[in-house]
Amino acid sequence: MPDDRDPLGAASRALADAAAQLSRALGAQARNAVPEVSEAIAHGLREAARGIADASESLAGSSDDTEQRRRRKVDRTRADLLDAAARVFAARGFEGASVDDVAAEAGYTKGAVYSHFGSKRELFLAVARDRLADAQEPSGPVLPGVGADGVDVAALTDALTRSADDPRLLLAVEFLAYALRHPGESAELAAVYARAFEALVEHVAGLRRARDARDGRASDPGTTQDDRDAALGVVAVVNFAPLGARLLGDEHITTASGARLIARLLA
Amino acid sequence: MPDDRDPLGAASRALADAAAQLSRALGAQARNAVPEVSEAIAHGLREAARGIADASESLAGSSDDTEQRRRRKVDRTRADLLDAAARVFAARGFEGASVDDVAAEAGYTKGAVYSHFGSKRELFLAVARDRLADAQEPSGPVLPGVGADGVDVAALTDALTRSADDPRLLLAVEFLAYALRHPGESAELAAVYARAFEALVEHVAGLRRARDARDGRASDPGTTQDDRDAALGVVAVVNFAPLGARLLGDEHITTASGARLIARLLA
DNA sequence: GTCTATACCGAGATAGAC
DNA sequence: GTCTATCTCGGTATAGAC
Repeated sequence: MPDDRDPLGAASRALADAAAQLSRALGAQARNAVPEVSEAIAHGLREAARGIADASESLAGSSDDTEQRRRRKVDRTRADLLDAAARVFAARGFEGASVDDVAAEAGYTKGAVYSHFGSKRELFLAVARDRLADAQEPSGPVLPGVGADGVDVAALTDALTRSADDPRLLLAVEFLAYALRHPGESAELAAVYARAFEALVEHVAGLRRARDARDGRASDPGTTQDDRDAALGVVAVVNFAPLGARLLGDEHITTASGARLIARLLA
Repeated sequence: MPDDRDPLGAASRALADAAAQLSRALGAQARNAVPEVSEAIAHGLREAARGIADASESLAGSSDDTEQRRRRKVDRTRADLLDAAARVFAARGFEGASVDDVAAEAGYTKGAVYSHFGSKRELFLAVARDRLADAQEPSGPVLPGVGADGVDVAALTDALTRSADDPRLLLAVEFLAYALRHPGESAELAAVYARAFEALVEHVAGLRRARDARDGRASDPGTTQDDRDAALGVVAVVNFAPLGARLLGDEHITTASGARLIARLLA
């Protein structure tokens, strides 16, 4: 998600991170010695981060009128909060994370969060919608390294490894747990998951048909039971392999193993 | 876990459950009207449950001396608490569950919990150890329906369906999340998981060798990369299929699909 | 060992200044 | 829109009676 072609944005994010870390450190050792000083520094860092970020924005689109600029800034704050929330919820879980944590991680305070989201629950659901929408973009491939001409195990391994290293690894787990624990409240989330799964089934069926056509075999034009089974295997492995690799270490479970397995399921 | 040959024990458990439910209902509507009355009823129910349970115990082994009886009772309280904790942690998550919730579910109060476990964290880890030890018993089969002569898809479907219907479904998810979020603190848990996984790898390798021998094929006597890949697939599906079935419903994901998939991975 | 009562703290959420 | 200050409640954990 970091944009390499936006050095100013990156710098501002780095500064905001530093400020957030300082904030957290402050909170940790409570009101010890000379707190006002460090607090002032943290505040200064946040200010600097905003300044750079704003500069970066005006460079990006200097012909915006003020109204658009304002909207942009609102959107950016919102986006910052969502991004921070994704990391914090992943690291601590929904119940384990506090609104303060999220605000500090984003370089704001609680008040800012509550002026954008009505409650912690709404914030969490907004994060879920945000990320599930991302994962569902029709433009991108359903799975990296999986094309009509077979599975690129190396590319897929890479994607799984990136997932294992992503600080947001546990977000999906948290969504799942939340959806199962609050069925009514998050029926919408379940529906999104269902749609994503059906898309995967279609994709798997398409791959099978392509294979059959290539080999000159007769082929079921719809989706078969085997297709659904394979799709289940794929989602299970895609979600589980990075978790297993991170928990047990490469001596036991590797992302490469997961990638090979997916290739096997789709062959 | 309920013992059909212990009707008194079952009755006492039913009573304890009723008391727990009443307790929770009381807690829900706070101190509304005539709370002492319902509280007294709940207390009476708990007492009755204990009485029956004790009677059941003395019938089971009437030659015990008092010391053994005392130890038994302690063990039973501890077991009750662990059992209740398993359900509550599954339903609400580690952070979402309160010690009060656990105590009420077991038909006790907070004090009882703290006299058996030093903290909520210790209680949680005790539950984890307990259940992981259960799942690891060398006597039982690694997976229901999976034997040397192939996979019994019906039996495996049944086991997965039972898992999906188990109120403790989310426990495994909670363990995983906890272990990943507190690596140092729960290295022991990770080690147990690792051992269980290696046992599964061995089992999968054994099945393959049996298959090869039956077909008169040459066979790698150790464990191969394919074995490890298959084992990863099996754990992923065993854990994911019940969750998926429960979240998305049988129109999208079924436990039968998971069972077929496992059979395919082991063939 | 289990209960009641309570200390203590941190959480979610709101009010009002800027 | 964001910050500071504050309210309120529920949580973990402890003390002491029984």
